[in-house]
Amino acid sequence: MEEKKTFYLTTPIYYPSGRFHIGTAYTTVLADSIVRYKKAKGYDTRFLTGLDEHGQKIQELSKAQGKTPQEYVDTLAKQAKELWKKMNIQYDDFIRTTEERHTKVVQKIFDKFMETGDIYKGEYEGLYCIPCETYFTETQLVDGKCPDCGREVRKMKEEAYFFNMKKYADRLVKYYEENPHFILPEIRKNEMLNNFIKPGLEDLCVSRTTFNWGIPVLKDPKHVVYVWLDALTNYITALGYGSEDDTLFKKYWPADVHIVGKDIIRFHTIYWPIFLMALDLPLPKTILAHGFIMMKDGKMSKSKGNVVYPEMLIDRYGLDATRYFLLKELQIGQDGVFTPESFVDRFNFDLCNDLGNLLNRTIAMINKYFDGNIPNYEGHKTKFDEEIENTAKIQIKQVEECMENLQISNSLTEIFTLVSKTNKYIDDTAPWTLAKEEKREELASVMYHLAENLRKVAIMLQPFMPETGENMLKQLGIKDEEWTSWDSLAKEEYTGKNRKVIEKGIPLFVRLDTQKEIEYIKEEMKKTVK
RNA sequence: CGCGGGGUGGAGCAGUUGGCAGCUCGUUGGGCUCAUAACCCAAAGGUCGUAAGUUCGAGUCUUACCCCCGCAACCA
Repeated sequence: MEEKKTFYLTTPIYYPSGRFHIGTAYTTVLADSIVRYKKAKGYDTRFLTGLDEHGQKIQELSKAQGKTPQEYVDTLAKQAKELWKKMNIQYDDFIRTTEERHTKVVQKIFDKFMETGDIYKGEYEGLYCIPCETYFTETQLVDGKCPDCGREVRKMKEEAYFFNMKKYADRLVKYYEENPHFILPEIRKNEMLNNFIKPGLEDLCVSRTTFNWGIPVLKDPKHVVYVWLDALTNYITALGYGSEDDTLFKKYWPADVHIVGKDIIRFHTIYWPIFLMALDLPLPKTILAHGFIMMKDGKMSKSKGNVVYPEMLIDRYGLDATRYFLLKELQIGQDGVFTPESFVDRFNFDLCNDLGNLLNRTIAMINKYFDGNIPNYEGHKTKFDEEIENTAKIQIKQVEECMENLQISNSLTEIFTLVSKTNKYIDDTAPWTLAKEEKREELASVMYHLAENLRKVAIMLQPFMPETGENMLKQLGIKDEEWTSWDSLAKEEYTGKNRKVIEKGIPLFVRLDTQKEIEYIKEEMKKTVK
């Protein structure tokens, strides 16, 4: 038996400092879609997400709510899982950094680094704001004062452990050079090189004593492990690395793709590979860095009252419409802008007018002209038939190419190009005229091609919009797996029995009243003001 | 001279290796009637931030300048 190719993908483990907004949802949907695509292509996939539950901020937040940190993160973890369920995210594992399977291994790793000398004891010196209990760098200060509370900061020193980053800098640069796809998009690579590596890496302080909500250092328990050393290792502890059972680790590591936001690129492209080198483990193949969802007036923030939560969009417009918007509107690597207008426009133009209406008119015609039976393929091609068949082939290839390069938004564009061309095909062939002139054979061919293209569109949409793809196939009366798999896209002739479309098409998406919905979304956004 | 991104028809954006400037929305006109007042076609509209240079030819390369936006190391 041929062994399946494996594909291991992770999202960042999110920091549960509050309710997840649309940005977090975007990252996760992106991951989910890529994994679904790979699965459809026959890969043995593994998809990890989770929560980063340690750190000073969590400790403070829980205190403010009168909870223990553990109670606090338990609640947030439950919320996260509920959201991912609601969003139909098919993750295989959900790791929490407070779990024993993680903490024990982190301690082991820290120990090991102490033994090898990668971690050494030193003194951390920095500017400290006593009321805020936080260190700041000079560049972070506002007028030389604490950026949070505006009070004086003091130069402080404390005992701390450091990781020797310098030692690995050359190897890291070499890895960048030898693996051009390690950091995507590529511009991020230069950013890292110019800003951090070329000027010389500084050793990283990897322990804290100013708070205790973290993983204690075994040999020196008054220190807790720095959150990033803690958090990054989740990608391997979740696979059982360093535990009694590391079969998953052996099977799936190194990761094929770590998806990260642009804010945490540095940690994933510098510190993480260096930790792995120090552990003598292979490095991940690709770090995919995406941009942020911006609002018209800048970043989302509660004080501006411009935060969008995924539940609001899903509850009113459905999951697939929400997934579609996120995946389509953001070009990976660049920031995208959310406006109520753009959301409603995408919904109406793309989903209702182009896609939904195409399915609807096709089903109506097949019912009207062929009692709902999709005609068999006769092979007499008109010029238009040849053209549309060719178009379908090209678009499938384009979609696959985009997916290989992790260009999700472009994949959707290519799928919708096929939708448009199919709408045009109807106008070109004018089936209603063929019916009037009793050209049954040509008419049959047109109906066949319409159904066939919709089948292909449905299959290609499934990774991104699972419900919609399924719904389309159902309305088209296509059930056999033989014709619903990704492989079946390459098949030339769709024939068979029992290909009867639904009697009356059910609209995939119902057109929205633009003004009304824009108002609705704006109102919902205002409610988030704090 | 800290690093990087961006400045393309009314709006939002594409433009890999330099070769007739594209897409979506909007506007105007037309077509069609199978369909969710949806679909299809056509037209109008751009000195591609500014200035200079390389070239037979530059949005695409070089230089200078102007404007906007991120990042700047332990903050997730």
